[in-house]
This record gives sequence, C-alpha cells and structure tokens, in this order.
Amino acid sequence: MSEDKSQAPADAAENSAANSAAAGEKEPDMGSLLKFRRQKLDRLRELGVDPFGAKFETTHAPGALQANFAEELPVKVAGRITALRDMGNTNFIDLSDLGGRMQIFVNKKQVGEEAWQIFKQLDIGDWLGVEGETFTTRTGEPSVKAQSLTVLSKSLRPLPDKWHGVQDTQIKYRQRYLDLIANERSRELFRLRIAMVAEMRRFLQDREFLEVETPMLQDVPGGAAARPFETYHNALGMELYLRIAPELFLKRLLVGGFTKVFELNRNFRNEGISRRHNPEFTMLEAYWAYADFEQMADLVEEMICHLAEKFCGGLLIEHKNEAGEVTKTINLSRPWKRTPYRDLIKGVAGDDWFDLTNEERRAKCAGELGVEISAEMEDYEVTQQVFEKLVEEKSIDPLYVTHVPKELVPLAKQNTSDDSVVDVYELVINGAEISPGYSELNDPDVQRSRLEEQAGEETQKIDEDFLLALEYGMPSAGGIGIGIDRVIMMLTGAESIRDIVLFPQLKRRDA
RNA sequence: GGGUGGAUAGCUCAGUCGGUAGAGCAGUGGCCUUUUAAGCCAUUGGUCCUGGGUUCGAGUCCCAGUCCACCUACCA
Repeated sequence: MSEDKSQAPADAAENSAANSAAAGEKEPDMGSLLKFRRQKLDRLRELGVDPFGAKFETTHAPGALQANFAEELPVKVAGRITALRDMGNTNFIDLSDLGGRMQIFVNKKQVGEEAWQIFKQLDIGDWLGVEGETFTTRTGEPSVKAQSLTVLSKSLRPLPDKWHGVQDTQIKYRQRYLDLIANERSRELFRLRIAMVAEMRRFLQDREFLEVETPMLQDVPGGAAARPFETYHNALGMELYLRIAPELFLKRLLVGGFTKVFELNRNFRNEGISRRHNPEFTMLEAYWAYADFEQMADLVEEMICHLAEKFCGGLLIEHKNEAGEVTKTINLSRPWKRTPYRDLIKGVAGDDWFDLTNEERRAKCAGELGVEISAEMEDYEVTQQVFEKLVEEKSIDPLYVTHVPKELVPLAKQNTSDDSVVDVYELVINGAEISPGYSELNDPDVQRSRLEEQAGEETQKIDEDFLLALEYGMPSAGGIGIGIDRVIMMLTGAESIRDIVLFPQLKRRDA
C-alpha cells in the first residue's frame, strides 16, 4: 500500500488508501480502521511472520489456567487478544476463548527486539499463542510472562466495543460470533444451554431411554396441527415436508419393540416468529411403554428439578432485568400442582360456567371476564380462550393441567370414567406451555376416526402407514413433548428465544 | 396483518426555538517497566436511514418508504 501525499490533499489520500486497502471489494467505509489493520498485516509479512499462523500446541486453555493457577509454571496458552493495555515497553494483554481469559505480560526486554516488532503489529482481535512462565503481578492478577509469541491469526476488522458489548440486535443475531466475543451474558447462556441439553440426554439415558433419529423429511407431516414447510425431492419426483413432530415415527418404534425411546432434535413449523417462536425449534419427545401420563408427569418434574438444582443453584428460579433486579421468581418446589382443566376454569370463570348456555358464556367473556373472543370461535374454543388468558398466562409456578377436553387433544386416550376428557397433562410454567404429556391413544380404529375428523376433506393428510402400524399393536404408553428452547428460557431467564438459539431465523437482509 | 416507539462517527449516545455536527470509547502519533472499562498528551474520523415537501436556511417540521425493537394477531 502506498500513499502519495504530494499529489492530493491529505483527506483524499486517506480515502484512496482506504479503498485500495479493501482490495477493490465493496466494503462499508470504516475510514482508517481497516486500512491500519491491513498495513500491520503487510508489516508482519515483511517481518517474515505468517499472519495466519499454523500449529501451536497449548498446555492450558486460558480459563483452565486461570482456574488452576500455580506460580512459576512453564506454559503455552493461546487465545484471542480481547484487551490490550499499552504501558509503553510493557503491555498487558488478555487472551480469551469461550471458556475464559488469561492475562499475559509482554515486556520489550523479556521477548527481545525481534518479537517486540512483531508484537507492535498486533491488535485487539488477533489470535496469539504465548509461551512463558506464570507469575502474579503487583496488583495480584495471575499472569503469564511472555518469552515468545506465535501469531495465529491477524484480525482484519475491529472487535465490538469492549465496554458496551454488542447492543445492536442485528449484529447480535446475524453475527453471533461477535456477540459471543463481546458479551459474557451470551457466552453464559449458551454454555448453560449446551450443558442442560447434555444433561437431559444423560438423565433419560440413565433411565434406559434409547435416543433415536427419525425422519425430518416426511411424506405426510403428522403428530401436530401446524403448517409445515414444503420441499421437493428431485429424484423421487415427490413433495416432501419438514417434520412438524417426530411423534408418529417414535410410535412406530413402540410397535417395533422399543419400550423406552426418545428423540431430541429440531421440528419445523411454518408459523409466525415471535419472542417465543422460532420456525425451527428443539423438541424432546419421549415414549415409555406401559406407562401413563401421570408417570410421564413425574418424569418431567424430576428432570426439570434436576436441571434447576444442577445448573441454577436450586429450585427458586430468579429472572433479572438488565439492572440485575429480580423481576420474577419461579418456585419449582415439588410436588407440582395437578388440577383438572374444568376446575381451573371454574376457579376463574365461576362454578356455574359449564351450566351456562354458549351464548351466556360468550356474553360473560365480553363482559365481566374481559376476555376477547371472536364470533368464528367454536364453543369449546371460547372456554379455551378463557383458559389461556386467565389461567395459563397468569400461572408462574409449575401447574399440571389435567383432564383436558378431548377436542383439544385428538391423539390421547379418553378417560375411562369421563369420555369427554382425555388422559393428558399440559405443563404450564411462567405463563407458557412447556410440555404436554399423554396416555397415548393406541386403538387403531379410534385413532383413524380422530385423524379423519381432524383432516376433514384433506384425506391426504392422514398417515396411512402409521395407522397400519397401530393395527399390528402399539403397547399402551405414556408420551411427552418438551419444548427445549422454552425450558432453557424459563431456567435461564432469557427474554427471547433468539437469545438461546445460536442462529435464529431472521428476515433476509437486502443489500 | 394491526398498533407504538426508534434509526446521528467503527461502537455507545447527546444535539436547545429551524441557524456552520458534539462527547466518551475505539483508532492513529508521542512519552512512560505492573495495568484491570481506566496512565498521560495530541489527533483523525459524519450519506444525521432513503426519497420527496415546507423554508432564505432542515439532524430538527410535514409526507411516503426501508429496516429494527416492543405490544398485538396467527400458532398443539
């Protein structure tokens, strides 16, 4: 890169230099920031250093060294330079990765003139390997006194603001790596998510559930009532759908002899995006032969409490705002309340609710209950609306809603003493449905009529292969679904699903 | 789909009644051997989201649009 100051005013020279630094690419003009990094890249090459490094064997990760610190230990650590405190001939830098950071003391006389010249070409954001010896500084900070430096990668772009972090949600979600570099809270949330998901697998495996993988590309998208994503297989010449649930395949496995089985993976639903909805989301479904919905409720209760105790320091889950003030406390103490649907409705809408005529119920919604309803709603939907607005949204501590009307849940077994309700639970925590659990319907004739009723005219939506499988006999079984993203949100206090999904779906950004 | 709020330096944000565009951080240069957002001094950096309108004059007022956030609607 050359500047020709004799031919142009200073700022014009500045611009042309910045443009050539971008090597003809169309880059947002960040003034001299990019230019200076390119200059240092060139300078490193002139010094005979490969700016993008090669092999460097470490003895410790920065965070691990920090945690198991000992004096006068010869070490090799590597990481990204996330802070650089330049005191002239002495510099303090922080080397960081996802797991933590370590301070490095770099002194001109210690490393020698040659390494010092290389060091002066480094910026915040560069990756560096350091060989040296541990010591504690005058201010008590565990550090590594650098003896030699290995450049592992030059960063050509400046990192986000170190104090404010990444605030811009567009950058946070579209360039998650910057969010992970800059925001400790994000690192913490994802570390927690990863650990919790691993623990859920372990929890089920410890109870002899087998993890399986069933088709995500399905011919007939079943197991839920949601709009699917459509796609097309060229060689087969057929429409396919991304699954909305794995349920019908897991039940086929029950027919095949699996007695405890689960799948923890993505489902896809072609619906709106919101704070609580991502089009692809992670779902756990588990089936347990010979069990019923109450045993499934016990299992879920145990699992979530286990996670809370292991990762949240107990069963009181505190959600905090940005100022660190507790805004909400969820009490997961057992046993969790289990209440029939109708009792919950009576509790908020009056003991006589189910004695009223449909017209009277609609009038009561519009009047004293203040629940918005529309004329197109079926009668049972009016009651469901009361449930959602007055029970579900106000329920913070765990609540198992049981004996749900069968219209709401077509894939579960009817109760033996009251055939208007089904043997299911719906677990509500923090105002949201976290998990449904069923005593699964395994009568092939009843299942067929329910699916036909649900499909209406669209008979192609009926999964005939699934019904065929049921005719061979599916053992009675309990089944659950758990919305993993929502459990993580509930346990961590994350306010948006986008904060606990690494790469959430966003609208395409036009140039 | 509907409603409300927002968009100013690379980042975080001020910007008065309509009258020449501001700060901190980052960057750059210099001095200094122990810093923790953090040494000190100096300094560079602007499509005020886009387009139109009103005006002698618009970051500021009006209209339209784009994008974002929140609420709402849809949603097993």
